[in-house]
Order: sequence, then structure tokens, then C-alpha cells
Amino acid sequence: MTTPHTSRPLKERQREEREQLILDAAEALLVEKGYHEMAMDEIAARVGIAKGTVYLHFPSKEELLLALTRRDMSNFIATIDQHLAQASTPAAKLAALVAYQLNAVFGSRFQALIAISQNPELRTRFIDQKSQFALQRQQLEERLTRIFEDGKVSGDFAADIPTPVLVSLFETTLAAHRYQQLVTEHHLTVEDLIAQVTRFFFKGVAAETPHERNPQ
Amino acid sequence: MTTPHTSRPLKERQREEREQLILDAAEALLVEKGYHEMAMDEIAARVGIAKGTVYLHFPSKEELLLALTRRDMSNFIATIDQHLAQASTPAAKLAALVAYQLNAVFGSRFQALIAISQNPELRTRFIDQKSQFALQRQQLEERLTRIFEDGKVSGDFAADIPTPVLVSLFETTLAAHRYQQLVTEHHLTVEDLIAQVTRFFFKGVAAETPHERNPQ
Amino acid sequence: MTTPHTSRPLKERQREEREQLILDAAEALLVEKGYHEMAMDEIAARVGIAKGTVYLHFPSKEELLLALTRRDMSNFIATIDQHLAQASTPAAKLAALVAYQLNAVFGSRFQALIAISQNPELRTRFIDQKSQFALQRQQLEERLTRIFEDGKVSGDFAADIPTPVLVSLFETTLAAHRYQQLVTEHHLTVEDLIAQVTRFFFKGVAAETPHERNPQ
Amino acid sequence: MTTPHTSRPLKERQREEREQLILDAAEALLVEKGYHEMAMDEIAARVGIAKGTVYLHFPSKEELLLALTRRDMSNFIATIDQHLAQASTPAAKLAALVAYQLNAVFGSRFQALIAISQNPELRTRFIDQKSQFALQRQQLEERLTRIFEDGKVSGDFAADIPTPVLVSLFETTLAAHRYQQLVTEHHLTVEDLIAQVTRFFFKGVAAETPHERNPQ
DNA sequence: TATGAATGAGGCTTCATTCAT
DNA sequence: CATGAATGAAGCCTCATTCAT
Repeated sequence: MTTPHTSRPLKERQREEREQLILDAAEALLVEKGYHEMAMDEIAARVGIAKGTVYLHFPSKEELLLALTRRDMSNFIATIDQHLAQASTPAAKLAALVAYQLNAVFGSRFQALIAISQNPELRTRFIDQKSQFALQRQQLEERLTRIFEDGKVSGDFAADIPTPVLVSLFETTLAAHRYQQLVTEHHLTVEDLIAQVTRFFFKGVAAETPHERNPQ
Repeated sequence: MTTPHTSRPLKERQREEREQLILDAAEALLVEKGYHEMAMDEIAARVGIAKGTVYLHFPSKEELLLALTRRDMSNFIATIDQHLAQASTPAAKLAALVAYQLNAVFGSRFQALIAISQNPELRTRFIDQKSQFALQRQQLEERLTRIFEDGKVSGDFAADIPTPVLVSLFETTLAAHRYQQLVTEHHLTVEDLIAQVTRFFFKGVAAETPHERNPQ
Repeated sequence: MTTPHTSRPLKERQREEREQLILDAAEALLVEKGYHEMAMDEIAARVGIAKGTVYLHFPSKEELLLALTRRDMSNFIATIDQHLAQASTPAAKLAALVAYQLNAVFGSRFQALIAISQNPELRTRFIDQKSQFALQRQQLEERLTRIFEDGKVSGDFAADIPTPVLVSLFETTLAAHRYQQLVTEHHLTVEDLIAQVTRFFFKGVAAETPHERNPQ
Repeated sequence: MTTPHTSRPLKERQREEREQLILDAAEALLVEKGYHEMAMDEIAARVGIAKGTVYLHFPSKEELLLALTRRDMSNFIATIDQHLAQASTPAAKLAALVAYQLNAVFGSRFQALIAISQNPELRTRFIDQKSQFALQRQQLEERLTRIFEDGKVSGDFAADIPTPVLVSLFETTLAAHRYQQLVTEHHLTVEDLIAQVTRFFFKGVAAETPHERNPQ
């Protein structure tokens, strides 16, 4: 995706392309069936190569998943940065992120990240043991932290909610695997859903005006 | 937990107790490592019995997980009903649920349900194929649906958010595995966290008039 | 069956009766499903006792089968002796045996012996290793040997067929598990079948008259 | 055995050869120990390959046995057809079969078929459930049926014995696992034994001349 | 480099046997 | 004696990983 296509030798470009195809297949399988059912055999079959070839690119199933995570995280952060650069106020930035992420929920890329983050099996394997993932996760949080702290200063967000809590609420609200179901079963459009969730989130984190009362 | 300890023969009580211990061990392993790593061998080892003994209680690994799900769902719904009976207004009921569930997040019971619901491998196996799970899930949603619809009538909740969306937002907000981390890493107390999340949620779903009422 | 009912204490008589019931159940299972599928659990269940009780009578599954074999062999030999005592000429003796055995084919007792003799699994286990079975087998063969040698002297049977071959032909002809099928599928009566097989066998082993043709 | 060695690629030939080796090992084990004791582990060990490799050729133990049965049945029928084509009269055909089969008794191939046919466990599994086996069995019976009916017309065989009975008598007479023992223990040559059994069978099924005596 | 056949550790499940009650 | 819960060895099968071609 961000691969330069010109300056490198053909062989290496082909290699890179195939690597992406392998990751794509792995991602699809991961979302469909989970980590254990994501068999090396089937990954290779979907790409149309031999199983051994997968091992020429990734030394183990675990490393393959790590690479997948790195790629998706990396793409994810890069896309976020683009959105952030285009919006001005913290609230506008957040709104852009919300829209982007909810759209992403319906693509497999983001679901793979969710699957990895939420599956205890994978969490143990990755978050706890491998620093790369933690690093990227941290990059993501830094961006959100900055937005929320800016927004507190500008009066957009409730200053009495600790920023880590805001970040968590943001991630939580957006990481919902159930939204998909809402669209399918309750006949909402994706646009409506985005609008509703966005409004919900902004009302929830808004700085309280004198007229609002504390619900507790 | 709800087992009567007096009227039944000793043997049966012991059997029931052991069954609970097996489910407890399975639950812990499921949360720690996921379904595949939850080996029958290790379940037995944790309970301190032989592998074959597990099979005297549950005919297969899959049935063991189904039983675990049934138990946890059942306990979960029962506890929720208790909370609902004690609160009066819809907002108060929700507040009770929020507090209960967030507390539950820190116990394994609820995490197991989340693990089962979110793991694609298990979702396929259970939600799609076994009606028991779908039935209990539906019972849960009915309760939430009723609260939200009552709350719309009483003016507590935004009438223009479709009820299924409210239900999803509720579940989403509360099913956050990351809250645990917040307490651990950012030194929040559980009580503070509950207060913050509650306020966030209620602001987010509140009817947007100046005259909002106190949910409690 | 041959148990004396008067001179022994009640307890021992009951014990002996139960032992027979266990052997009966084992026999039925052996014929129905073979040795491995003959589970100790099911034997006990069919008798209506606990599994452990079976082990009070027989120290192992193998010993149970050995006891079964002993009993059936013993009954078999005893019944044969009765028939032999009642018939006069060798041919009449053999005819009595043929009729008896073919009738027995349709009872489970004889089938169990066939099952044991013919199953390689059991043959290895019993004939080769345990002398009891070989001993009883030998008793059976002695009787047949005597009849055939008498019959050769009297001119009933072909003197140029070695007696062990005659014995084998006899056993072979009668041990046919396929006769059952003939009755079921081709609507022969048991009586007809016995008549046909008897005639076949006697013609086959008869001393040759000058008028018979050479088949080759 | 009937594999062409020239026209196919090397890989496929090796694969086929290995498959035959696996079937050979399975066959030997089946005859030696029966179906349950025929462990996949040991089959692999005897061929000198790993357990998993067996599963590259046969998807389950049951399928392996089915393939074994198919192969042996198929070879058996093919060889029989060769013999039949070379002999002219029904009696000569039968004599050829008798000689062939009795020779086969001393090879494992035929014993495996007997083991499968006679084991109740396997009978249930194969004859009742899988049509392939029934089909091949039927092919075998058709050939015998034709010979016997031809032989009745030509006056070689007793017309008053129903053909299915003749077929059964034939199979019964030849399927004797005890013949082996005769050669071993009573020092008969295989040729003598074949001559004796052949004569026995033909006398038994011959059309009756006026001079024969009725043994009953 | 690419292949895919081969490997074998590891997981689920069964069942003969034991033993505390 | 009788019970049947408990045990654990052993068997079938899968799949990540290796390696000869």
C-alpha cells in the first residue's frame, strides 16, 4: 500500500506483493475463524502458493500474525494521521476519527485489530510479550491523548474526566463488533449509525454547561 | 452459588460442587488463554482430578463450554433481575446495571461471557448453532429494551436514538476489557471509574432538553 | 445349567447364578459386537449390577472371556456326549452332531465359540496362550477322531482321507456363519438347510463306490 | 501388483507404492491382531513412516480398512476371473477356484478378507453400511451362481440343492482358517490338502447316482 | 526459490481397572 | 459384599514446521 513501486528490483517488488497477499489471506481467515482455525494450509491455498512458501516470508505462524498486526496498526495510524492533519479543532478531529473508524469497522482490516486486541489468547501472546505491538498501541494513544488534552483546553471536552478514561471510552465506543449486527438486523444505514454513535460520544464527553446537571 | 445446601443427599451435593469447580477452572482458562489453549488436561489438573473425571460431568469439551455459558448467562441474568427489581426509574435501573456490570468486569465470570461472545471461533460454534445461547442473549436484550423504552417515555433518554442502538451502546460501553488496564496502569479506583463511565453514558444517551431530570 | 442346586449354601448358589448371568450377557455382547465393543460397563448394565461387581467374579476382561469359553466349550462337549451315547453307528452319531450343531448355529452359544475361534484377535489371545482352551478343543477333537476312525473301519467313511482332514472338514462345514443368512435371505427353513448340509457332508466323506465319477 | 510401471510420473508411482505398503502393513496387522489392535501407530512403524503420513493417504482408520477391503476384493475377483477364463467345464472351473483359494488361504490376502467378513464388529461396519463391499461380494456370488447353474444343467452338480446353498457350501468349505493348522501340525502337504478338499467338495455336490447310499 | 510430502508433538476421548464408601 | 466414581494409559487425528527435490 505504501510500497514504492519504482526504485526497487522487480524480484523484491514481487516478493513484497506476495507478502501482502499472504497477510490479506491471514487477515480474512483470522476474522472469519479465529487464530487457531486460521491454518497455514488454508492461507497458502487462498493465496495460491505452497505452504512452504509462506515460511519463506514468515518464520512461524506467530510471526505471521505479528507482521499482520504491525501492518494493520501501521496503516491504521497513518490513515488517522491524515485525518488529523485535515481537521482543525479537537472536536472536528475526533469526529473525523469516529467517522473513519466506524467505516473501518465494516472492512476487515480494523476487525482484525479488534480480534487481536480482544482475544485473550492473542492478547497474552502479543501485548504482553512483544514490544512492537505495545509500541504501536502507544503511538495510537498518544495521538488521542493529545486531541483530548487540546479539547479540554479549548472547552470541548469535560476537563474532570481523566484523559486516559476519555481515551478508553473512545476506543471502547468504537471497537464494537456489534454495530455490524445492528446494520444487518435492524436495517439501519451505516451513515445513520455513524451519526448516532458520534452524537452519543460527543454528548458523553462534552464539557458540562451550567445548564446540565450531573446525572449522579 | 444458588445451590441449596441442606435438602439434597451428600453425594449429589459433592457432585454439584465438583461440577462448579470444573466450570470455574474452565472459565479461568478460557479467559486466560482462549478456547483452544483451554486443554481438558489442564482443566482437570487445576481442579486436582484426572482427565477422565471431567468427562463424567461433561461429555465433551464443547458441551463443557456450553454448560459454562449457560451457567454464567443464567447467573448474569438473575443478578440483573435483582438489581432491576430494587431500582425504580429507568435511569436508576440503568445506573444499577452499569455499576453491577463494571464491578463484574473485574470478576472472571463476565469476562468469560465477553470472551465467548467476541471470539469468532466460538461465536460460530455457539451463537449460530446452539439455540440455548441465543435464547439467553435475547432475554438479556429484552430487559434492556424495556428499560430504554420506558426511559424514552419518561423523558430520560433520547427518543430519537433507536432503541437497538441504545442497547448496543450500552453493551459496548460496558463490555470494555480495557477498563481493567485503566485501573492497573493509571491508578484509578474502581469506584471512580464507575462514576466516570456512568456519567459518560448518561450524558450520551440523555434526552437533549434543558429540563433533564436526575436519573437517580 | 449343570449346577447342583441342593447341597451348597444359598450364598454360593446365588453367586453362581449371577456368574452365569454375567457370562450370558458377555456372550450376547461378544456375538453382537465383538470383543472390543463388549464393554464391561454394558455387561454389568445388562445384568443389572455394578461394574465393580463383575470384577468380584472375574479378575479381568480377559479372564471373563476365558471363563465364557470354558463354560461354552464344556456345555458343548457335554451335549455332544449325550448325543453320541444315544446313537449307534458312526454315521448316525455324526448325523446327530450335524443336526445338533446346525441347530446351535442359530443359538448364541455356539456362535460365541465360533466368534472366539475365528477372530484373530481372540485366537492369539486364547488358543496360543492359554492351555485350558487348547485342552477342551482337544477333547472335542478326540471325540470326532474316534467317530471317524470307527466309521472308516465300518466302511462309512473314506479310508483314504486322513482323519485330521475329516475332522477339519466337519468343523469347517458346520461352523458356517453364512447359514444364518441363507435362512434369512433365501427363505429356506432350518430343517431343509440341515438336510441339505447333512447330505452334502456325508456324500463328501463317504467311502467311494465304483460308480462315482471323478470331478476332474 | 497390477500397477503399470512405465507410463506414470515417478512421484505418483512412489505414492502408489507407498500406499500399497501401508495396505500391506494394515493387512498383516489385521490378520495378526484384529481391527482394534491394528493401531495406526504400528502400521506407520512397520512401513517405516510417521503416523501423520498414513493420514496423507487415508483420511481415517476406517477408510484405510475400506481401501484394504476394496483392494483385496478387487484382486481376488480379478484373479478368479482369470482362472475361470482358462477352464472349460463348470466342474473344471470350480476345481480351479478351489485350488486357487486354498493356495490363497496360505497368503495373508485372503485371510484378511475372511477376517473382515467374519468379525462381527467389522461386518456391522462394512457389509451393512458401505455399499462398495456389498457390491464386490455380490460380484463374487454372481460368478459362483453362474458356475453352479451351468453345472446343474450339465449334470455335474446336484440339481436338487438350491444354488444359494451350493454357493454357501463352497464358500464355507474354502474359508477354513483351520487348514493352515492341518499343514502345520499334521504334516500334510498343501497339494495333498487341496486334493482332499477338492474331492470332498465335489463328491458332496455331485449329482447323485443310483448306487449311492443315503447316510440318514 | 518454490514446493508439498513427511514429521511428530499435542489434543480429545474411551474404557478397563481400582478403591473408598 | 456391592457400588460406581475416579483414574490414566492408549488410541485416533490435526496441523505447525521442516527439508529433500
